[in-house]
Amino acid sequence: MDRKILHIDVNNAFLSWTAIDMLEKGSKIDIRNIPAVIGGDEAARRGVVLAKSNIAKKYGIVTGETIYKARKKCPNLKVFLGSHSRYHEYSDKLYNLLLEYTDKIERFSVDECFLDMTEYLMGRDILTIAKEIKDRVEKELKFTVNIGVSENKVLAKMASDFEKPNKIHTLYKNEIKKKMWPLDVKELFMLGRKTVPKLNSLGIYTIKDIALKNLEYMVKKFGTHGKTMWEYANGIDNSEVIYVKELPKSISHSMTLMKDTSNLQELNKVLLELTEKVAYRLRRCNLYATTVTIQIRTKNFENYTKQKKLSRSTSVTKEIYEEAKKLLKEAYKERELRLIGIGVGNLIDTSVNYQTSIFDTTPDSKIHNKYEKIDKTLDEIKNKYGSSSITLAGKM
DNA sequence: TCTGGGGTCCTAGGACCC
DNA sequence: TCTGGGGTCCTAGGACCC
Repeated sequence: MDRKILHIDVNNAFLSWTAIDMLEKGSKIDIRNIPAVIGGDEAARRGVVLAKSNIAKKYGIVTGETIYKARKKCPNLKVFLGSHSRYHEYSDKLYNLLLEYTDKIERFSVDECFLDMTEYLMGRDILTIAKEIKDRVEKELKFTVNIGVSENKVLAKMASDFEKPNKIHTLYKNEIKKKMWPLDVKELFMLGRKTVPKLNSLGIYTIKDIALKNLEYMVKKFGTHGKTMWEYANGIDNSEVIYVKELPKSISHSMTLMKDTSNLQELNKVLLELTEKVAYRLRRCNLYATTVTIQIRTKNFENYTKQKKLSRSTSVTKEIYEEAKKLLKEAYKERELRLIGIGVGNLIDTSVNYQTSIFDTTPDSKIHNKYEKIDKTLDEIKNKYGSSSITLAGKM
């Protein structure tokens, strides 16, 4: 039986949410109606465009480019800083509204959801429901969404990307040839800037060109990615809407430094701050990490990662930090660094399948238990007074 | 390039084991 | 061993998404 899938996509999410936040605080202007972007902090060397108004878009400004470049395209561009905590609040408002229609919602990102409406139509037409959702979001939440309607996720997602803003589009299987095949290959989900030139060099320019190649050819040229793009181009996607919250598979934090530095002490201090955040989140999820990865970016924009499997999984800040510190020392080679980051992976759910033996009294485990207690105390303070209230930074 | 930050998944080579 | 091949683990890097 065919499924009924909706893809909801907030139009210019960061910019729209900043706009209504400003209006609520008494701003006279709606930044959706002027050439404006949400950008990172240029003074902190994070000056890229994160979202743009439709007017800014008309100047040719694209997400991800530098604000410097964007200003050249549009000299009277207004740039605003965003607030990620506010974005999550608006995201939650949308999610709660959508929950009135189905329990089967996958939060694909902060501003995108998939809804499986198959068993929730109650005799109503899917387009009627989509229209009601679209209008209610606009009226009650003051921002707009695009909604894609189809029988699977990839087609619903492609559909929501058609004409914007505040629009509903269907892309049923019998509409693929007319609505999707004429599009440039770069429009296909999962086709990025590296693959497009390769396709072009093979004489493949439109989604139709991909769809009409034979599958074996695509697999031979692009491996599993070739299979995926061939299936997507033909509208094939049997993946489910994942509505049960899954535990993260990795947790990471990274930071562009205020200025490039090769001072290991300074780098370690930042590394500890980042590690504290990572480990805190690990413990909040009841997870233990098995691998630690550090990331560095040199002043010349060369990126490296270095990782190590731990001899024993842990969520103890100190233990993760000690490993990260070693990796950083090995990796940086006295170069001036622009960015450092730390991540943990191969996470183990301690609430399900992990038991710390009470008979484990090796010297190692005594120290481990001591640090575990320290973390627990600090976490309680963070939970009570906020995560920036207390930090180990500089004390290790 | 005056070039963010947080994720997922895949590939490939070398080590190691049978 | 101057030998073959397959499987798994570890590590590094890359593509893609928002």
